[in-house]
Amino acid sequence: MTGPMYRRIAEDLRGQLESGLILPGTRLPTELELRDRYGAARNTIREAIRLLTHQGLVETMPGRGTFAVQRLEPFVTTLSAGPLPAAPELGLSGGEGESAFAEIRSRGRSPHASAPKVSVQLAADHVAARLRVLPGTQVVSRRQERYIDDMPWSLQTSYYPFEFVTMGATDLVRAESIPVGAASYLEQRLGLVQVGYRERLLVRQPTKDEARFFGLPDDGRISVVTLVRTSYRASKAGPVPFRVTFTVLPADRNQLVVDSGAVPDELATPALA
Amino acid sequence: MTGPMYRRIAEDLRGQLESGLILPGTRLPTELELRDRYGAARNTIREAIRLLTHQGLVETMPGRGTFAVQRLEPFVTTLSAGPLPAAPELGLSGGEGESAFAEIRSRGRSPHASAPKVSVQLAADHVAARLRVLPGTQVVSRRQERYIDDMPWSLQTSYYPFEFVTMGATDLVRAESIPVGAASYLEQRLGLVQVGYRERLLVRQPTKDEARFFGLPDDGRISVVTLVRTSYRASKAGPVPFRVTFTVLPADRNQLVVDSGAVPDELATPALA
DNA sequence: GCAAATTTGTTCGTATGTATT
DNA sequence: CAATACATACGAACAAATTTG
Repeated sequence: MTGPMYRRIAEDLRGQLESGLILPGTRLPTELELRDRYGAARNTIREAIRLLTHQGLVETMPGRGTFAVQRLEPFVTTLSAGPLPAAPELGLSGGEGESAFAEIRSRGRSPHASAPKVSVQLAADHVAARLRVLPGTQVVSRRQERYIDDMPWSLQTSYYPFEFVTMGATDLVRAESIPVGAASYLEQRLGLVQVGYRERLLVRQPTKDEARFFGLPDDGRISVVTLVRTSYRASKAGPVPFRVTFTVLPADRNQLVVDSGAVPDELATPALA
Repeated sequence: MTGPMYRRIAEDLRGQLESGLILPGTRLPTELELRDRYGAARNTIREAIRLLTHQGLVETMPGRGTFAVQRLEPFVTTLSAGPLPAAPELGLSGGEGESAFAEIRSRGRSPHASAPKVSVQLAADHVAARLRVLPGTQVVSRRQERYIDDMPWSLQTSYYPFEFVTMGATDLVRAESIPVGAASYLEQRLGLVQVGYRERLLVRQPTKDEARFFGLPDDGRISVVTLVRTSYRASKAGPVPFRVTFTVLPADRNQLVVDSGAVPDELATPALA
């Protein structure tokens, strides 16, 4: 009973949404109907709906109406599954060839990816810093769009020193997937052995491009998780980075899992709360 | 030049914010000044500011004004640092006693935590499922508020089967920190050995309580990362969960790192982009 | 394919309330 | 207490997107 009217209206509607009185995917009453029902101005109704929108409970479509959101079934990605040689990277976070796709299919979901968009660029600062090269150095960029059950799932861009191409790893600049995975390919061609990687996670607002690709609202209501994976090879002076991969995942349809030591190998099921 | 006026105004202001023309922490012109400057209605100015607010670029305070947000220095937490015995949990994500705090101090930041709030509860569904007990079973809950440089940093709640107390681990229900860490304590008292853990990350809107504690807006603009850590002990039938910990971290001041294999042990520095 | 009806989006103007200085 | 600044609320008009006839 306390607080501004638009909040009380939002609370009332939220109750109807959470109690199942308004089912996911169905349309809410129109703004004019709600205005009459609550005896408020249309603008006040719009404030209430805006609040629910920013809380991710409803979404509005011009000319159509306001709809209760469908809960997406989150997809679970495993980040590290113990020591390196024992377990290949799962779930595509590392994107190592076809094995990752097989993992996803085994969970009854169907993945596919666009052909990589390959380009040679001058390294931006955040790429150069991670590859430990000077900004402006030539790097190969490989970008892929990934889908699960035809739903946009992740955007992934990897960067390699262009040097690798001149040394003989010419498939890096071909616009098609490397079936064995890029890490294995580099090992075969250049004898370059991956000894570890570091993954950094940050949460931020989507860019305009990302919002368009994932079908997210362009006002930053839904965050994306950025996974920065730096892969290292051995050298006399210690581990040296040879690749950096940026994976962008929308937070409304993804969960991440990190295992350490002995854990049950049950199928990863999404967690609430 | 395209689109609604409030978006063009927001774009213009955003440019001034990003170019440094308006410095972080300083006040923007008042709504009435902006109304005159852009020749728009005050409501239109408010729409523009609302957009920037939801993008996390500015924040408004009644009676004071609208301010460019201070970029928080993100704190980096390491989730898993290789095999279990080799590296203790860092950065408090596991919250194992004083060693975690020492790690933070070594990075030149000063951590502290509230005394744990201990209570005995009936296990909610999401707790019961992870501990593999029946919903409604008695569990011990230990809740702590954690700060870095006096800034609210994380909320952490751990659940243990109440059985552990009757078996002799009575310190679990004392409202003070367990200096050696709860895992070591349970090993000393009950001979219970942790063999692994699984961490699940999800991103969601903060609850009202979380928003108040972290000083976040209550309309869900800034997400929180929930870290669900299930700790396992050995048994003849395989790993069995003995503790579940929920850690809530606001996404605007935290980054997470996962290492695997050999990586440089440089100090964790925040990453942009 | 077009026109009308429906529904949300944008913009204006105005008045009053609440928090801070 | 007064002035300032943002918050809430009302009413109105037209625009843009979509569906329907």
